[in-house]
Parts: sequence; C-alpha cells; structure tokens
Amino acid sequence: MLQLRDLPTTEVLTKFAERYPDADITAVSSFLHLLRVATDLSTALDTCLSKYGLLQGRWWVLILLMREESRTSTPSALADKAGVTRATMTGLIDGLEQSGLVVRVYAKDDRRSVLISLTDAGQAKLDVVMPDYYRRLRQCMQALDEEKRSQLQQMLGLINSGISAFIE
Amino acid sequence: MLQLRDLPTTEVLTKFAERYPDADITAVSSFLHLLRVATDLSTALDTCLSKYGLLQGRWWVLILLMREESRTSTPSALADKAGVTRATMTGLIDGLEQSGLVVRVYAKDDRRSVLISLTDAGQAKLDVVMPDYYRRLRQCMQALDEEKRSQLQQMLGLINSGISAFIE
DNA sequence: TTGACATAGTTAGTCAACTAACTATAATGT
DNA sequence: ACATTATAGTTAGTTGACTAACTATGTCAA
Repeated sequence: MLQLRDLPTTEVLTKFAERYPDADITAVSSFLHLLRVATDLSTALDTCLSKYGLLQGRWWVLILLMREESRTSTPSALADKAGVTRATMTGLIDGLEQSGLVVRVYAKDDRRSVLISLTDAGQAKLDVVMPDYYRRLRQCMQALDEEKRSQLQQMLGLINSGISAFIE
Repeated sequence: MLQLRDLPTTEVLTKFAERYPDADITAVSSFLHLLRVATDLSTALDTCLSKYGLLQGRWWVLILLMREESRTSTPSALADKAGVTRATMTGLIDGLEQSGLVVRVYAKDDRRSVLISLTDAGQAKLDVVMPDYYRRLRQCMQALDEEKRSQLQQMLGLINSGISAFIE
C-alpha cells in the first residue's frame, strides 16, 4: 500500500509548501502516518498468518464462511464481501480447496452456481489461527484505552467522509 | 492491503468472541476500521495519480528526487527510501526513463553505480500533479482540526509501538 | 597482491491481484 | 417460444510487487 519508508520531515514539507502553496503540512503528515501505520499493521498480520500457511485473502474467505450459519456461501457473495473480483476468488478457492480447507459443492437449483463449504479441517485451522491473531491484536492495541479507541474511530469516520472529496 | 469490504458487526464480533475468548472487540473493530480507511485513502490516491499516468511507486520516486538539492540519487538509495527492493526500483526507473521523467547517468568514480536524475519534464510533471494532490488532501482532512490531527498522530504512535508486540 | 567477500544494478521467474473475454445457464420481453 | 440480456464461474493474459541468482566492480586483509 504505502511502501514509502522515508516520510518527509517538517522541514521537507515546509520546503514543498513554498513551491506548492496548497500544501497543508499537518494534513499531509497525518495522512502519511496513517498510511504508514496501517501498512505496517497489514504486513504484521501477513507475517502472523504466513506461519499457518495462510495469506490475508484466503484467511478472510475462511472467516467469511465461518460467519455463515451454514458454513457455506457462493464465490460471488464471497468476492463481494472480501472486496476482490470473482476471478481472484476463483484462485483463492482453488488454493483453499487444494489445502482441503473448503470444498466446492455443485448446486442443484442453479447449475451455474457453486456452493463453497468450510470443511472440518478449515474450521480446525481457524481454531488455531484466530486465538493467536486475537492475542497479538489485543497486545498491539493495549496502549489505547476505550476512550482513545472511540476517539480514533470517530476521526477515522471524519477522514472516511472526506475521501469522497479526494476522489471528487 | 485490506480488501475486506464486509467488516464484522458488533454482533458477529461477539459471536466470535464466544468461541475465541482472547478476542478484544473494540481492538478488532478499531484495527479493521483503521485498515479500511487507509486502504480507501490509498486507492483514492492511486485514482488521482492515474489521471496523470502515474502510480504511487513512480510518483514517490519523483518526489524523492525532488527532495534532493541535486535532483539526483542512486537506485539503491531510492529503493531504501521508497521501501521497495532494488529489483523493483529497476523497474520503476525503467518506466520513468521511458516516459522521459528521469535519466540514468553513469557515474565515473564507482562504475557499478548509476545516478538517477529528475529531468525538466519530470519536474514539470510534479508541478502539475502536486498542487492537485495537495488540494484534494486538504479537502479530505478538512474535518479534522489541528487538535484532532495531533490526537490522531499520538494514537497512531501508540499503535505503532504495539506492532512489535504483534510480530513478537 | 590477490583471494574472499561486499556492493550496485539487472535479469529471470513467481505470486496474487487485476481486466477482458469466454462457457454455461437462467430470466425476460415481445 | 425463442431471441436477447443477465448472471455465475472460469480462463487467459497483464501488472507490479517479490526473491534468488547473476554480472560487474570495489574493498580489504592475509
């Protein structure tokens, strides 16, 4: 996402602001730090998951299936919820099926459709991964009390509303 | 980064927390919202840059060069600052050189080394892109006053310190 | 001074995302 | 009823990251 390691110092930002008067130094700084921390969090999550032979994409598929009462969904629905294309979902399911964590079950009522079902092995995998993930995440967020977490979410909400202004 | 569109509701998180007692609901929620907003910001930035035929990777290279007094740096230094491998930097420079935005100048003192120099066309490109970027970013962050921005940065700092606990 | 190691950059091959096009099936409107 | 359109999933090909290995050059210590 944000590869940039060398975030601009206030000095650099000031220099740029001289050339580009629209620059808002604290806005740029907050923006870059937000991207930096989020990227590092995402990388840390990947590192954690890779110990279990998973990547974020496949892991989310397992979680989305576990959310369902039936432990079952369709590739299309999974793609929408996971925020990837159907083509990408085909690949994720291929990998999960090869690992025995999900199975494809062909539907009777609509022969275009396939049902993806979490296997016992898939559930067992989650039962190993999730406690580790939750434990690490708890540690990571420990320094923020409930009030700070609430404030953070509020600010994220404000920025989120501003994104439409960014895109126009 | 975080593709997941369908963030868990409190209800879903509560259900998961029953099975996995280590789950800290507000920690998970804050974490996911942070990743979600950051990903959307990054995507919005890409959208903005793509109008100018740029991607984040190449754009950062131009900015890093502009930060230098000499408008010049080496692929290795750029790779370190941009947070990509040297192999990736070779590709980024290839693209920028083909577009005429940078040039490779072979060094005399160390014949292994190459100097990458921002061309006038590269500087001109930045002079078009940066004002648009800064204007959009100002709009986007408008809803956060200086105090909120400062609070945000403080919380990001706390989370950042926690990442080491995540990785272990 | 020369053999071993280090550094700079590139190339080759892999991976997981993407788009676009394709097959098969279902739904719909005249 | 059947041609058109929509939907579900897959396949093929592209992209931009990555690692590993390679070439060339520089450094240093026995």
